[in-house]
Amino acid sequence: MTSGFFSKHRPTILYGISLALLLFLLKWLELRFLIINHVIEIYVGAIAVIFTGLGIWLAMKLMKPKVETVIVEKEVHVFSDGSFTFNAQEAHILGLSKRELEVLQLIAEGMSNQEIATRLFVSLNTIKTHSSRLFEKMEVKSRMQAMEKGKRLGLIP
Amino acid sequence: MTSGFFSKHRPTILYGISLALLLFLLKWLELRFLIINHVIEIYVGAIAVIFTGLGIWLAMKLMKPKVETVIVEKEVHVFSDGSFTFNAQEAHILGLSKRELEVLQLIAEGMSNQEIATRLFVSLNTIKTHSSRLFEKMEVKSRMQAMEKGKRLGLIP
DNA sequence: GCCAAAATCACCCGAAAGTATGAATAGGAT
DNA sequence: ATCCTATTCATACTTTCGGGTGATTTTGGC
Repeated sequence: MTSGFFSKHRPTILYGISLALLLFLLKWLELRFLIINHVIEIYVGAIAVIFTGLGIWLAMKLMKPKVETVIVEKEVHVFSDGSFTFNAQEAHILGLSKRELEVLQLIAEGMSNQEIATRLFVSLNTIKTHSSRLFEKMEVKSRMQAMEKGKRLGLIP
Repeated sequence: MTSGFFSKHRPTILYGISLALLLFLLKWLELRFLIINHVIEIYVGAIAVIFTGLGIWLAMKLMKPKVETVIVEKEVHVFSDGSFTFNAQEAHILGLSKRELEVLQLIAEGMSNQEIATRLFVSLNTIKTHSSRLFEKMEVKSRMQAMEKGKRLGLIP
């Protein structure tokens, strides 16, 4: 069927193809002339584009990054549970010493003064002194309240 | 003296001036030819410089300023975890009575036996009995450990 | 009504916790 | 060098806690 159609209209098809090729050639030549006639403009345009890019690259490479400082006040809800992060600021405000914090931690683990003393290789009296000063600074009256407040303030897990 | 010198050497001077002018003209023509001969290069160079500048300007104008966000954490201490769900099953397993749970809660708030007794309108001895039975059932030896275990088991917030 | 569990209270005792005071030593800041 | 703080320890005393025993009353289920 296809070959029959082709053999019947062979001259027409050939003519059509020739015409199309000619038109294509003409268009191509036109484009060539266009390019040749405007080669300077195209060259300059390319240069412009390239050097604009270079300028941008240079600016990005050499320019100090503009830093805009935004201060955001973020409210942090501190829960007694969950992931624990030590609140050094609060500890500093209360004026707790390293040793006092250590004692507070062991108190919060439910250890007795005697156990804490043994753990830290000091005498019972020392732990009593530490805990007393701890309660003073934390403004509490017992180890239970110290534990409560300590957890609330993020001093202990 | 100057006028005598000038009148004496007038031809020489004129010749010198003429020569100088001619040389100057030649140099100027040379420069002109140089410019004319390299007008394309100069044009392209100018374009390059201009568009490099444009690129830099563009980059400066359009570049997003690097935003440095400083987050100041404002701490909000939350007393009780809002998502506390009482573990009734655990309480039943341990066989804790209503009153014992009440005492446990107040113990966990850091109250002394005397304070708890006053709060619940009962005598100190009663609270002692309750807490003793509580410690037995919870298999702990002190109110501190009861608080610890109670929080772990979801008996108290 | 009866029984068991829960809740209440009392007394005593030893251990632990907490208070008060004093003091020695070490390390850091002025 | 001097002062201050942290750390250590001691002694003495008071209060609180925890355990043991016993008793009475209330409550809820059978």
